[in-house]
Amino acid sequence: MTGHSTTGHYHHGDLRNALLQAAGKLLREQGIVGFSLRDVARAAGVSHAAPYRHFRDKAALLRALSGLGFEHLHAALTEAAASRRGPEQILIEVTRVYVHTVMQNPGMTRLMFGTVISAEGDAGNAPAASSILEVFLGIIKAGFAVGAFRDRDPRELALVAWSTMHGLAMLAVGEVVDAKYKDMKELDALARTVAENVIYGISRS
Amino acid sequence: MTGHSTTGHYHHGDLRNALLQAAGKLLREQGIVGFSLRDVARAAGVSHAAPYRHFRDKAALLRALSGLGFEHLHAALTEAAASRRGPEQILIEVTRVYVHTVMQNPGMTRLMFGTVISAEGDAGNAPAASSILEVFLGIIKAGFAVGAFRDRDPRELALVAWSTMHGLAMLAVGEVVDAKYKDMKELDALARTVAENVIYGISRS
DNA sequence: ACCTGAACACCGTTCAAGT
DNA sequence: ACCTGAACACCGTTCAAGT
Repeated sequence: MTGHSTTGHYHHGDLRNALLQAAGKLLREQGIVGFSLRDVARAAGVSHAAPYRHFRDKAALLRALSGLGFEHLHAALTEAAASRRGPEQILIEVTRVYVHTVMQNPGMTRLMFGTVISAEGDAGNAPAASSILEVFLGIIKAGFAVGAFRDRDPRELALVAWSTMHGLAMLAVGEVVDAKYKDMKELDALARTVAENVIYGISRS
Repeated sequence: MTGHSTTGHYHHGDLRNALLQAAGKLLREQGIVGFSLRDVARAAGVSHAAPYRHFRDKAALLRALSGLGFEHLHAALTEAAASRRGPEQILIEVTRVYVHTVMQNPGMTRLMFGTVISAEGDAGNAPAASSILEVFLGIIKAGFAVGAFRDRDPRELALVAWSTMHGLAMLAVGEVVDAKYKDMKELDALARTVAENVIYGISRS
Protein backbone atom coordinates (compact mmCIF):
# COMPACT_ATOMS: atom_id res chain seq x y z
CA MET A 1 0.00 0.00 0.00
CA THR A 2 2.92 2.40 0.51
CA GLY A 3 4.00 2.54 -3.13
CA HIS A 4 7.42 4.11 -3.54
CA SER A 5 10.53 1.95 -3.59
CA THR A 6 13.40 3.26 -5.66
CA THR A 7 16.32 2.94 -3.26
CA GLY A 8 17.53 -0.63 -3.38
CA HIS A 9 18.97 -0.80 0.08
CA TYR A 10 16.30 -2.64 1.93
CA HIS A 11 15.78 -2.23 5.68
CA HIS A 12 12.27 -1.39 6.66
CA GLY A 13 10.47 1.79 6.07
CA ASP A 14 7.74 0.46 8.29
CA LEU A 15 9.07 -2.02 10.79
CA ARG A 16 5.96 -1.82 12.92
CA ASN A 17 3.85 -3.32 10.17
CA ALA A 18 6.50 -5.83 9.21
CA LEU A 19 6.55 -7.04 12.80
CA LEU A 20 2.77 -7.38 12.94
CA GLN A 21 2.77 -9.31 9.70
CA ALA A 22 5.54 -11.65 10.85
CA ALA A 23 3.76 -12.12 14.17
CA GLY A 24 0.51 -12.97 12.39
CA LYS A 25 2.25 -15.58 10.31
CA LEU A 26 3.93 -17.15 13.34
CA LEU A 27 0.65 -17.15 15.25
CA ARG A 28 -1.13 -18.88 12.39
CA GLU A 29 1.59 -21.44 11.79
CA GLN A 30 2.89 -22.23 15.26
CA GLY A 31 0.03 -21.21 17.52
CA ILE A 32 0.18 -19.11 20.63
CA VAL A 33 1.90 -21.60 22.89
CA GLY A 34 5.55 -21.09 22.01
CA PHE A 35 5.02 -17.62 20.57
CA SER A 36 8.10 -15.51 21.27
CA LEU A 37 8.95 -11.91 20.56
CA ARG A 38 12.47 -12.90 19.63
CA ASP A 39 11.10 -15.17 16.93
CA VAL A 40 9.03 -12.31 15.58
CA ALA A 41 12.11 -10.08 15.43
CA ARG A 42 14.11 -12.83 13.74
CA ALA A 43 11.36 -13.36 11.17
CA ALA A 44 11.37 -9.64 10.43
CA GLY A 45 15.15 -9.64 10.12
CA VAL A 46 15.94 -7.29 12.98
CA SER A 47 17.58 -7.64 16.37
CA HIS A 48 15.54 -8.85 19.32
CA ALA A 49 15.59 -5.39 20.85
CA ALA A 50 14.23 -3.59 17.78
CA PRO A 51 10.53 -4.29 18.46
CA TYR A 52 10.75 -2.22 21.62
CA ARG A 53 11.05 0.90 19.47
CA HIS A 54 7.50 0.16 18.20
CA PHE A 55 5.71 -1.68 21.00
CA ARG A 56 6.04 -1.12 24.69
CA ASP A 57 6.29 -4.84 25.33
CA LYS A 58 5.22 -8.25 24.07
CA ALA A 59 1.67 -7.76 25.38
CA ALA A 60 1.31 -4.54 23.37
CA LEU A 61 2.29 -6.36 20.17
CA LEU A 62 -0.21 -9.11 20.94
CA ARG A 63 -2.91 -6.56 21.66
CA ALA A 64 -2.36 -4.89 18.30
CA LEU A 65 -2.45 -8.29 16.61
CA SER A 66 -5.66 -9.17 18.41
CA GLY A 67 -7.17 -5.91 17.20
CA LEU A 68 -6.41 -6.94 13.62
CA GLY A 69 -8.17 -10.22 14.29
CA PHE A 70 -11.25 -8.44 15.57
CA GLU A 71 -11.26 -6.23 12.50
CA HIS A 72 -11.10 -9.30 10.28
CA LEU A 73 -13.97 -11.01 12.10
CA HIS A 74 -16.00 -7.83 12.07
CA ALA A 75 -15.55 -7.41 8.34
CA ALA A 76 -16.50 -11.03 7.63
CA LEU A 77 -19.64 -10.79 9.76
CA THR A 78 -20.65 -7.46 8.28
CA GLU A 79 -20.35 -8.85 4.80
CA ALA A 80 -22.38 -11.93 5.71
CA ALA A 81 -25.03 -9.75 7.31
CA ALA A 82 -25.36 -7.57 4.23
CA SER A 83 -25.71 -10.18 1.54
CA ARG A 84 -28.98 -11.91 2.32
CA ARG A 85 -32.67 -11.19 2.63
CA GLY A 86 -34.61 -12.10 5.77
CA PRO A 87 -33.16 -11.90 9.27
CA GLU A 88 -33.46 -15.66 9.61
CA GLN A 89 -31.31 -16.30 6.53
CA ILE A 90 -28.87 -13.73 7.77
CA LEU A 91 -28.53 -15.38 11.17
CA ILE A 92 -27.82 -18.73 9.58
CA GLU A 93 -25.22 -17.27 7.25
CA VAL A 94 -23.57 -15.21 9.98
CA THR A 95 -23.32 -18.25 12.23
CA ARG A 96 -21.65 -20.23 9.49
CA VAL A 97 -19.19 -17.42 8.79
CA TYR A 98 -18.46 -16.96 12.49
CA VAL A 99 -17.58 -20.60 12.98
CA HIS A 100 -15.52 -20.71 9.82
CA THR A 101 -13.53 -17.59 10.60
CA VAL A 102 -12.77 -18.81 14.09
CA MET A 103 -11.68 -22.24 12.87
CA GLN A 104 -9.49 -20.85 10.12
CA ASN A 105 -7.06 -19.34 12.60
CA PRO A 106 -7.28 -21.04 15.98
CA GLY A 107 -4.22 -19.27 17.35
CA MET A 108 -5.74 -15.89 16.55
CA THR A 109 -9.03 -16.97 18.08
CA ARG A 110 -7.36 -17.96 21.31
CA LEU A 111 -5.48 -14.69 21.31
CA MET A 112 -8.66 -12.67 20.82
CA PHE A 113 -10.89 -14.49 23.27
CA GLY A 114 -8.46 -16.11 25.67
CA THR A 115 -7.64 -12.94 27.59
CA VAL A 116 -4.00 -13.79 27.41
CA ILE A 117 -3.82 -10.05 27.14
CA SER A 118 -5.62 -7.95 29.66
CA ALA A 119 -6.47 -4.26 29.57
CA GLU A 120 -3.71 -2.74 31.66
CA GLY A 121 -4.08 0.94 30.87
CA ASP A 122 -5.06 0.23 27.32
CA ALA A 123 -8.75 -0.36 26.67
CA GLY A 124 -8.17 -4.05 25.92
CA ASN A 125 -10.58 -5.70 23.53
CA ALA A 126 -13.72 -4.07 24.91
CA PRO A 127 -14.18 -1.61 22.01
CA ALA A 128 -13.46 -4.26 19.39
CA ALA A 129 -15.94 -6.55 21.09
CA SER A 130 -18.64 -3.94 21.23
CA SER A 131 -18.23 -3.30 17.51
CA ILE A 132 -18.96 -6.99 16.97
CA LEU A 133 -22.02 -6.74 19.19
CA GLU A 134 -23.20 -3.87 16.95
CA VAL A 135 -23.40 -6.26 14.03
CA PHE A 136 -25.75 -8.55 15.92
CA LEU A 137 -27.72 -5.58 17.16
CA GLY A 138 -28.22 -4.49 13.56
CA ILE A 139 -29.55 -7.91 12.58
CA ILE A 140 -31.94 -8.00 15.54
CA LYS A 141 -33.24 -4.52 14.82
CA ALA A 142 -33.82 -5.39 11.18
CA GLY A 143 -35.79 -8.36 12.45
CA PHE A 144 -37.89 -6.11 14.66
CA ALA A 145 -38.57 -3.87 11.68
CA VAL A 146 -40.25 -6.71 9.83
CA GLY A 147 -41.94 -7.98 12.98
CA ALA A 148 -39.98 -11.20 13.05
CA PHE A 149 -38.67 -11.26 16.61
CA ARG A 150 -39.98 -11.47 20.11
CA ASP A 151 -40.47 -8.17 21.90
CA ARG A 152 -37.44 -8.07 24.14
CA ASP A 153 -34.51 -5.78 24.83
CA PRO A 154 -32.57 -5.97 21.54
CA ARG A 155 -29.27 -5.99 23.39
CA GLU A 156 -30.36 -9.15 25.16
CA LEU A 157 -31.36 -10.89 21.97
CA ALA A 158 -28.14 -9.80 20.28
CA LEU A 159 -26.14 -11.26 23.14
CA VAL A 160 -28.15 -14.47 22.99
CA ALA A 161 -27.34 -14.84 19.30
CA TRP A 162 -23.69 -14.02 19.80
CA SER A 163 -23.33 -16.34 22.81
CA THR A 164 -24.77 -19.26 20.94
CA MET A 165 -22.57 -19.10 17.88
CA HIS A 166 -19.57 -18.12 19.98
CA GLY A 167 -20.06 -21.13 22.19
CA LEU A 168 -20.20 -23.50 19.27
CA ALA A 169 -17.14 -21.90 17.73
CA MET A 170 -15.18 -22.11 20.99
CA LEU A 171 -16.11 -25.73 21.60
CA ALA A 172 -15.04 -26.52 18.05
CA VAL A 173 -11.74 -24.66 18.17
CA GLY A 174 -10.96 -26.05 21.61
CA GLU A 175 -11.35 -29.53 20.20
CA VAL A 176 -13.66 -30.40 23.03
CA VAL A 177 -16.38 -31.22 20.58
CA ASP A 178 -16.08 -34.71 19.09
CA ALA A 179 -13.43 -35.28 16.46
CA LYS A 180 -16.02 -35.88 13.79
CA TYR A 181 -17.13 -32.27 14.03
CA LYS A 182 -13.70 -31.15 12.94
CA ASP A 183 -14.91 -32.10 9.52
CA MET A 184 -16.08 -28.79 8.09
CA LYS A 185 -19.14 -30.31 6.45
CA GLU A 186 -20.34 -31.54 9.81
CA LEU A 187 -19.53 -28.23 11.41
CA ASP A 188 -21.54 -26.41 8.78
CA ALA A 189 -24.57 -28.55 9.52
CA LEU A 190 -24.07 -27.97 13.22
CA ALA A 191 -23.83 -24.23 12.70
CA ARG A 192 -27.13 -24.35 10.85
CA THR A 193 -28.79 -26.32 13.64
CA VAL A 194 -27.53 -23.91 16.25
CA ALA A 195 -28.65 -20.90 14.21
CA GLU A 196 -32.08 -22.38 13.68
CA ASN A 197 -32.43 -22.90 17.36
CA VAL A 198 -31.59 -19.28 18.04
CA ILE A 199 -34.21 -18.31 15.49
CA TYR A 200 -36.85 -20.56 17.07
CA GLY A 201 -35.96 -19.03 20.41
CA ILE A 202 -36.13 -15.39 19.49
CA SER A 203 -38.96 -15.51 16.96
CA ARG A 204 -42.49 -14.49 17.87
CA SER A 205 -44.35 -17.67 18.77
CA MET B 1 -7.56 -38.78 52.99
CA THR B 2 -4.26 -40.56 53.72
CA GLY B 3 -4.53 -40.51 57.50
CA HIS B 4 -1.27 -41.55 59.14
CA SER B 5 1.28 -38.95 60.24
CA THR B 6 3.35 -39.91 63.26
CA THR B 7 6.89 -39.13 62.09
CA GLY B 8 7.53 -35.44 62.50
CA HIS B 9 10.06 -35.04 59.74
CA TYR B 10 8.06 -33.43 57.00
CA HIS B 11 8.96 -33.91 53.35
CA HIS B 12 6.11 -35.10 51.21
CA GLY B 13 4.59 -38.50 51.20
CA ASP B 14 2.67 -37.48 48.11
CA LEU B 15 4.51 -34.82 46.16
CA ARG B 16 2.41 -35.35 43.08
CA ASN B 17 -0.70 -34.17 44.87
CA ALA B 18 1.15 -31.38 46.65
CA LEU B 19 2.31 -30.11 43.27
CA LEU B 20 -1.19 -30.19 41.81
CA GLN B 21 -2.55 -28.35 44.80
CA ALA B 22 0.17 -25.69 44.63
CA ALA B 23 -0.37 -25.36 40.89
CA GLY B 24 -4.10 -24.93 41.39
CA LYS B 25 -3.52 -22.18 43.91
CA LEU B 26 -1.08 -20.36 41.62
CA LEU B 27 -3.44 -20.70 38.68
CA ARG B 28 -6.32 -19.25 40.68
CA GLU B 29 -4.28 -16.40 42.16
CA GLN B 30 -1.94 -15.41 39.35
CA GLY B 31 -3.69 -16.71 36.26
CA ILE B 32 -2.19 -18.71 33.44
CA VAL B 33 -0.06 -15.97 31.89
CA GLY B 34 3.07 -16.10 34.03
CA PHE B 35 2.45 -19.64 35.25
CA SER B 36 5.79 -21.37 35.72
CA LEU B 37 6.75 -24.85 36.75
CA ARG B 38 9.59 -23.47 38.85
CA ASP B 39 7.08 -21.44 40.85
CA VAL B 40 5.03 -24.54 41.45
CA ALA B 41 8.08 -26.40 42.70
CA ARG B 42 9.03 -23.48 44.95
CA ALA B 43 5.50 -23.32 46.38
CA ALA B 44 5.66 -27.01 47.15
CA GLY B 45 9.07 -26.60 48.76
CA VAL B 46 11.08 -28.80 46.41
CA SER B 47 13.76 -28.19 43.82
CA HIS B 48 12.78 -27.16 40.30
CA ALA B 49 13.75 -30.55 38.97
CA ALA B 50 11.62 -32.54 41.40
CA PRO B 51 8.33 -32.27 39.45
CA TYR B 52 9.90 -34.24 36.61
CA ARG B 53 9.76 -37.34 38.79
CA HIS B 54 5.93 -37.05 38.72
CA PHE B 55 5.07 -35.37 35.43
CA ARG B 56 6.75 -35.80 32.09
CA ASP B 57 6.78 -32.06 31.50
CA LYS B 58 4.93 -28.84 32.22
CA ALA B 59 2.16 -29.72 29.76
CA ALA B 60 1.49 -32.99 31.59
CA LEU B 61 1.05 -31.13 34.89
CA LEU B 62 -1.31 -28.69 33.22
CA ARG B 63 -3.26 -31.53 31.65
CA ALA B 64 -3.76 -33.17 35.03
CA LEU B 65 -4.84 -29.83 36.50
CA SER B 66 -7.28 -29.29 33.67
CA GLY B 67 -8.72 -32.74 34.33
CA LEU B 68 -9.41 -31.70 37.92
CA GLY B 69 -11.18 -28.62 36.60
CA PHE B 70 -13.39 -30.72 34.35
CA GLU B 71 -14.23 -32.97 37.27
CA HIS B 72 -15.23 -29.95 39.34
CA LEU B 73 -17.43 -28.55 36.58
CA HIS B 74 -18.97 -31.95 35.96
CA ALA B 75 -19.82 -32.39 39.62
CA ALA B 76 -21.36 -28.91 39.87
CA LEU B 77 -23.50 -29.46 36.77
CA THR B 78 -24.58 -32.92 37.88
CA GLU B 79 -25.70 -31.56 41.21
CA ALA B 80 -27.60 -28.72 39.56
CA ALA B 81 -29.25 -31.15 37.18
CA ALA B 82 -30.39 -33.43 39.99
CA SER B 83 -31.95 -30.93 42.34
CA ARG B 84 -34.92 -29.54 40.40
CA ARG B 85 -38.15 -30.70 38.85
CA GLY B 86 -38.95 -29.98 35.21
CA PRO B 87 -36.34 -29.92 32.43
CA GLU B 88 -36.93 -26.20 31.94
CA GLN B 89 -36.10 -25.38 35.56
CA ILE B 90 -33.10 -27.64 35.32
CA LEU B 91 -31.77 -25.89 32.22
CA ILE B 92 -32.05 -22.51 33.89
CA GLU B 93 -30.29 -23.71 37.01
CA VAL B 94 -27.58 -25.51 35.08
CA THR B 95 -26.88 -22.42 33.00
CA ARG B 96 -26.52 -20.32 36.12
CA VAL B 97 -24.16 -22.84 37.71
CA TYR B 98 -22.13 -23.15 34.50
CA VAL B 99 -21.54 -19.41 34.28
CA HIS B 100 -20.77 -19.15 37.98
CA THR B 101 -18.30 -22.00 38.01
CA VAL B 102 -16.49 -20.63 34.99
CA MET B 103 -16.30 -17.11 36.44
CA GLN B 104 -15.10 -18.31 39.82
CA ASN B 105 -11.80 -19.46 38.39
CA PRO B 106 -10.99 -17.72 35.11
CA GLY B 107 -7.47 -19.10 34.97
CA MET B 108 -8.78 -22.65 35.24
CA THR B 109 -11.41 -21.93 32.62
CA ARG B 110 -8.82 -20.67 30.17
CA LEU B 111 -6.71 -23.72 30.89
CA MET B 112 -9.61 -26.09 30.28
CA PHE B 113 -11.01 -24.49 27.16
CA GLY B 114 -8.10 -22.56 25.73
CA THR B 115 -6.30 -25.55 24.30
CA VAL B 116 -3.07 -24.32 25.74
CA ILE B 117 -2.60 -28.01 26.14
CA SER B 118 -3.14 -30.29 23.21
CA ALA B 119 -3.49 -34.03 23.06
CA GLU B 120 0.00 -35.16 22.11
CA GLY B 121 -0.25 -38.88 22.78
CA ASP B 122 -2.49 -38.36 25.73
CA ALA B 123 -6.22 -38.22 25.03
CA GLY B 124 -6.37 -34.51 25.87
CA ASN B 125 -9.65 -33.21 27.23
CA ALA B 126 -11.88 -35.14 24.85
CA PRO B 127 -13.05 -37.69 27.45
CA ALA B 128 -13.61 -35.03 30.08
CA ALA B 129 -15.57 -32.99 27.57
CA SER B 130 -17.73 -35.90 26.56
CA SER B 131 -18.59 -36.56 30.18
CA ILE B 132 -19.89 -32.99 30.34
CA LEU B 133 -21.91 -33.56 27.20
CA GLU B 134 -23.46 -36.57 28.93
CA VAL B 135 -24.96 -34.29 31.55
CA PHE B 136 -26.73 -32.25 28.90
CA LEU B 137 -27.79 -35.39 27.11
CA GLY B 138 -29.39 -36.60 30.31
CA ILE B 139 -31.37 -33.39 30.69
CA ILE B 140 -32.56 -33.50 27.09
CA LYS B 141 -33.62 -37.12 27.38
CA ALA B 142 -35.54 -36.39 30.56
CA GLY B 143 -37.28 -33.64 28.61
CA PHE B 144 -38.17 -36.07 25.85
CA ALA B 145 -39.60 -38.44 28.43
CA VAL B 146 -42.16 -35.87 29.53
CA GLY B 147 -42.76 -34.71 25.95
CA ALA B 148 -41.26 -31.29 26.52
CA PHE B 149 -38.80 -31.01 23.65
CA ARG B 150 -38.80 -30.84 19.91
CA ASP B 151 -38.26 -34.16 18.15
CA ARG B 152 -34.64 -33.87 17.10
CA ASP B 153 -31.41 -35.79 17.54
CA PRO B 154 -30.80 -35.47 21.30
CA ARG B 155 -27.09 -35.01 20.72
CA GLU B 156 -27.83 -31.97 18.62
CA LEU B 157 -30.08 -30.43 21.23
CA ALA B 158 -27.57 -31.17 23.96
CA LEU B 159 -24.86 -29.45 21.95
CA VAL B 160 -27.13 -26.48 21.32
CA ALA B 161 -27.74 -26.11 25.05
CA TRP B 162 -24.07 -26.49 25.87
CA SER B 163 -22.95 -24.09 23.14
CA THR B 164 -25.27 -21.39 24.33
CA MET B 165 -24.29 -21.37 27.96
CA HIS B 166 -20.64 -21.97 27.10
CA GLY B 167 -20.65 -18.97 24.77
CA LEU B 168 -22.09 -16.70 27.41
CA ALA B 169 -19.61 -17.97 29.96
CA MET B 170 -16.66 -17.47 27.61
CA LEU B 171 -17.71 -13.96 26.65
CA ALA B 172 -18.08 -13.14 30.31
CA VAL B 173 -14.76 -14.61 31.41
CA GLY B 174 -12.97 -13.05 28.45
CA GLU B 175 -14.23 -9.68 29.57
CA VAL B 176 -15.45 -9.02 26.07
CA VAL B 177 -18.95 -8.54 27.37
CA ASP B 178 -19.59 -5.07 28.77
CA ALA B 179 -18.13 -4.26 32.14
CA LYS B 180 -21.55 -3.99 33.75
CA TYR B 181 -22.09 -7.70 33.22
CA LYS B 182 -19.17 -8.46 35.47
CA ASP B 183 -21.59 -7.74 38.25
CA MET B 184 -22.82 -11.19 39.23
CA LYS B 185 -26.42 -10.09 39.64
CA GLU B 186 -26.48 -8.91 36.04
CA LEU B 187 -24.78 -12.08 34.91
CA ASP B 188 -27.36 -14.17 36.70
CA ALA B 189 -30.16 -12.37 34.88
CA LEU B 190 -28.33 -12.82 31.62
CA ALA B 191 -27.87 -16.52 32.28
CA ARG B 192 -31.60 -16.81 32.84
CA THR B 193 -32.38 -14.98 29.59
CA VAL B 194 -30.02 -17.18 27.64
CA ALA B 195 -31.42 -20.33 29.22
CA GLU B 196 -34.98 -19.27 28.49
CA ASN B 197 -34.06 -18.71 24.90
CA VAL B 198 -32.63 -22.21 24.64
CA ILE B 199 -35.87 -23.51 26.11
CA TYR B 200 -38.01 -21.56 23.65
CA GLY B 201 -35.82 -22.90 20.88
CA ILE B 202 -35.90 -26.56 21.75
CA SER B 203 -39.44 -26.81 23.11
CA ARG B 204 -42.31 -28.19 21.03
CA SER B 205 -44.04 -25.20 19.51
C1' DA C 1 12.94 -44.78 44.56
C1' DC C 2 13.08 -40.01 45.00
C1' DC C 3 15.30 -35.62 45.16
C1' DT C 4 19.16 -31.98 44.32
C1' DG C 5 22.48 -28.73 41.86
C1' DA C 6 24.78 -27.56 38.03
C1' DA C 7 24.30 -26.96 33.27
C1' DC C 8 22.23 -25.66 28.65
C1' DA C 9 19.47 -23.33 25.50
C1' DC C 10 16.04 -20.34 25.51
C1' DC C 11 13.04 -15.87 26.87
C1' DG C 12 11.52 -10.80 27.96
C1' DT C 13 13.42 -6.49 28.94
C1' DT C 14 16.84 -2.79 29.53
C1' DC C 15 20.52 0.19 28.26
C1' DA C 16 24.73 2.07 26.62
C1' DA C 17 26.45 2.65 22.30
C1' DG C 18 26.50 3.12 17.40
C1' DT C 19 24.68 5.25 12.63
C1' DA D 1 15.23 8.76 15.09
C1' DC D 2 16.04 4.07 14.80
C1' DC D 3 18.65 -0.06 15.53
C1' DT D 4 22.36 -3.26 17.73
C1' DG D 5 24.94 -6.16 21.26
C1' DA D 6 25.86 -7.14 25.69
C1' DA D 7 23.79 -7.88 30.00
C1' DC D 8 20.36 -9.48 33.59
C1' DA D 9 16.96 -12.16 35.62
C1' DC D 10 14.13 -15.55 34.48
C1' DC D 11 12.33 -20.32 32.27
C1' DG D 12 11.87 -25.50 30.77
C1' DT D 13 14.46 -29.54 30.62
C1' DT D 14 18.28 -32.83 31.35
C1' DC D 15 21.58 -35.39 33.90
C1' DA D 16 25.10 -36.80 36.97
C1' DA D 17 25.24 -37.29 41.67
C1' DG D 18 23.59 -37.86 46.26
C1' DT D 19 20.46 -40.27 50.13
